[in-house]
Amino acid sequence: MCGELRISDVDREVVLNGWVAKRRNLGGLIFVDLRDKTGIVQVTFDDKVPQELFEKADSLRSEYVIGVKGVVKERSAKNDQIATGDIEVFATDMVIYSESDTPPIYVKDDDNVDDNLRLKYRYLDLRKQHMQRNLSFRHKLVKVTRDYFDENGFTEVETPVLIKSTPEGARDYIVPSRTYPGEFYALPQSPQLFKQLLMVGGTDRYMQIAKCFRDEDLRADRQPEFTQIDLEMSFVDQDMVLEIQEGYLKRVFKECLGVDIQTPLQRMTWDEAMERFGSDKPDLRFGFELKKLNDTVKDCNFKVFTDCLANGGDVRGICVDGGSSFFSRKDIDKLTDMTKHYGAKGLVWIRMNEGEIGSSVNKFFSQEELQEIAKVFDAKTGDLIFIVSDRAKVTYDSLGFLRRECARRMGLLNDKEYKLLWVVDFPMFEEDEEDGGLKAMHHPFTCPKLDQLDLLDTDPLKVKADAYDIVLNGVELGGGSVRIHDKNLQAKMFEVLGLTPEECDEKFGFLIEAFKYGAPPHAGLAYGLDRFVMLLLGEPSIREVIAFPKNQNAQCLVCGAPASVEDVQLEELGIGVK
RNA sequence: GGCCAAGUAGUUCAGUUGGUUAGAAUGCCAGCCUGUCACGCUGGAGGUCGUCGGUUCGAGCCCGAUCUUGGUCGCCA
Repeated sequence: MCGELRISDVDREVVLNGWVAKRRNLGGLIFVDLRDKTGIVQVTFDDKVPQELFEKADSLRSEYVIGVKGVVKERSAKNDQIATGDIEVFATDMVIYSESDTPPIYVKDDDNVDDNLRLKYRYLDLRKQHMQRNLSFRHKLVKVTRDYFDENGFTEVETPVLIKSTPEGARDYIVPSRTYPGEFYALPQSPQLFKQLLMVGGTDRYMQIAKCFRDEDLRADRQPEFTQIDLEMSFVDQDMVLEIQEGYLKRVFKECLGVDIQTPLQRMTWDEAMERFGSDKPDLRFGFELKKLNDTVKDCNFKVFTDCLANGGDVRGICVDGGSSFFSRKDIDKLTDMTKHYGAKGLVWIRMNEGEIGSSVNKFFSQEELQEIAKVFDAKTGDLIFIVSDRAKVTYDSLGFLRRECARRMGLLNDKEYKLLWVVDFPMFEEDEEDGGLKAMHHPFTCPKLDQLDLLDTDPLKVKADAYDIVLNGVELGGGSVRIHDKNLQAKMFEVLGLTPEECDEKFGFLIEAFKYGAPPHAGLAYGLDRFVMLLLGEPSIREVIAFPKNQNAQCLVCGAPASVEDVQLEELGIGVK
């Protein structure tokens, strides 16, 4: 209401409720900037108001809650900095609903206050226009989501929050049972098993805005408690799923941002994404693609490369266009250090100078050999080439990081540019770094490519799955898969993963049991809602789009959770605390 | 758990080679002020320099430990 008054409202009598953003007392004239969630409007008290009202206006301080009755007038001195700058409200009456202590943080969008204070006084933080905008944008995205899927025959179903712990993947939050001392519920990491049961139960198109919980360390884009847009469909194949989702994404970008995106979206296999971008969530807003140099350097005199190749490793590199003039020697040293986090033992660089090519390995490479390498990248003068030799995963990880980092430093990341793609054909399995066994890359209910089933026994790491991720500007927005609906194939999958029939029964028995009674072919996916909103708004952290987020140590600074409980509560639950 | 960074007034920060009474801006309080909109002017209050220990004649500054916070790696089927 405050922020919506315009010149067309002149002479209207209005009642406004809100918070005092600012009071300016000029002596015989008092201006109050009144704020509600729509914005700010100037309220004026002049010498025509009763003495008592004028004094009351003088007593106002920041964040007092007031109600004002008044008349909208055109301003004599306009302010083109704010939306309501053409008008002001001449007060005729005012009530102070609530006073305020001096606030510990300013309610101003351009402040730069410590994160913990913001989280502790979140209710003040939320009064900011920018936070109100974020919350209503989030609401809008959720509404578009519900509308779209409703129009396409989806039913929103709530799945339980107190479920059984299945210690796979992320750590569960567990909740003690009072009625069964010593036994526990778990909070869902996702509604995965229940949505599959819904398919067996005949709800052929399901959606849910679902709260999910994972007890893992936090990141700027990761909270222990987060929201998924969760979807599952029966009688569909992968193409049908992607097509429906493309319709959804098109609608979201149009209605929430006014941006037209072209569908169908680009689809890239996981193999191609890794080989070209060193990442299963490539950012396509810039180039610097990876190239494999194994053949180019196989006969070189640089032992680091040849030894690596002899041990089954790879030599890969990227070419940063214009990087040689942009990055100093010191920058390169810094990048080298950062790359070591990803397992790279070193970083070879080649500067495409005019005349002689400079490099960190000039001792080992002739100018002709360096030219050969440059040719692989089509490098031109002024470019900078980075090369890593190691096992494949390390070359992908470190170069994937480098290309992003260089692009970021060079200012190539425009957050108004939206590059969406599907990454498809993920590997079914990956090696478990802890015990060397196999684990499911997506999850064990994902359907392997049906023409590769014979590889399950002979070379399972080669098996690809009907799994897909939607990627936006280098961030995984969501992912899903075609599920296994055949109980024999599901049993085979568990066997390959090294689960005994007893373990399967213990963990997923209810799903396997359900598959005995007629399971439709089904597939689905889930989007990370918080991350989606964050990206569309160009926010740097997921915390900017969650009303009451946790801090990095998973604490809620508003209410003080987690906290100890009373002994009597523990006793009732049969729990002792060390 | 590892690595990096930060912790000084309500808030955001500065603080030189270790040296008198720790500064600025903003906010807050009081007074003046009729067209401001980051109002202006004058004055004032406000600090256990995260905590503990050490070195020193002397520590906001150096050393050690510790706590808190942010980022990140591990982790996130």
